[in-house]
Amino acid sequence: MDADKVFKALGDPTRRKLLDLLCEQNGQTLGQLCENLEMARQSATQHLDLLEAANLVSTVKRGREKLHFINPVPLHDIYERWVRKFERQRLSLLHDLKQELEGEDR
Amino acid sequence: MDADKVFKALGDPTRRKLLDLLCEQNGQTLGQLCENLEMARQSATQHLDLLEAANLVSTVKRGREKLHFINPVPLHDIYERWVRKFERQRLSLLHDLKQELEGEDR
DNA sequence: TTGACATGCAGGTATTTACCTGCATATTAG
DNA sequence: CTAATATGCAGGTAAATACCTGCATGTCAA
Repeated sequence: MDADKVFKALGDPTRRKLLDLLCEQNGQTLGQLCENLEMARQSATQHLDLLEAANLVSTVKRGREKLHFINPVPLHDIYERWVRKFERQRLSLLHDLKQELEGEDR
Repeated sequence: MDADKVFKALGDPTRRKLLDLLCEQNGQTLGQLCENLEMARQSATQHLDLLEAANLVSTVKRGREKLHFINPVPLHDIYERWVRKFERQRLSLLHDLKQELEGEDR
């Protein structure tokens, strides 16, 4: 998993919208997805290319159409590496800050 | 929670390293954090400002020092909004793609 | 008080990014 | 075959980003 590609892919509202659109209906064509975006088709293609590079979307060609499918695996990897780690220490991390704000003896 | 700020903050290796450094030892000063980065202090400050804007890091001034603390809450919010949603549909999403790859009747 | 130390602030630049337009290619329908 | 349709490819531009240098400010210790 390339965390950099995944986070950068997710760091754009258009690409997050594309994921939401695919979540509503998986396997949509480029044309279908474009109907819901207010930009040129070519721009949407570039966004989808980034999502595909991050392995968040997989595509299949069917004739002259290109179908897009969500791949949830990278999101799960992000969870394992970047959420659970901090989640586990959540209480103690907040505790550190609270102590500092209260100005404990030092 | 501002998903855009959080994902953009996470979309840079230096900032993810900063989070890891703070996870190892919470409450570090700017100077301490800089010792582990190969860039000018001013550049590190800019990265920390973005982490703070995304609410991933909180700071407290102590004399002439500035202490940095991780805030795990935005990461948890990301999980709720962007991981669990797709996780729930994980199996069915992969099913869709498998069907397409196998070229079921259509 | 004064010098050392920790950080803040103000620009400047090279790279990346998010758009666009214009044209090419490939597939299907009639 | 031919026209319509779906997508691919090749640039071009304005804005955002990630660095930097230089200097200012604030705090502590001797």
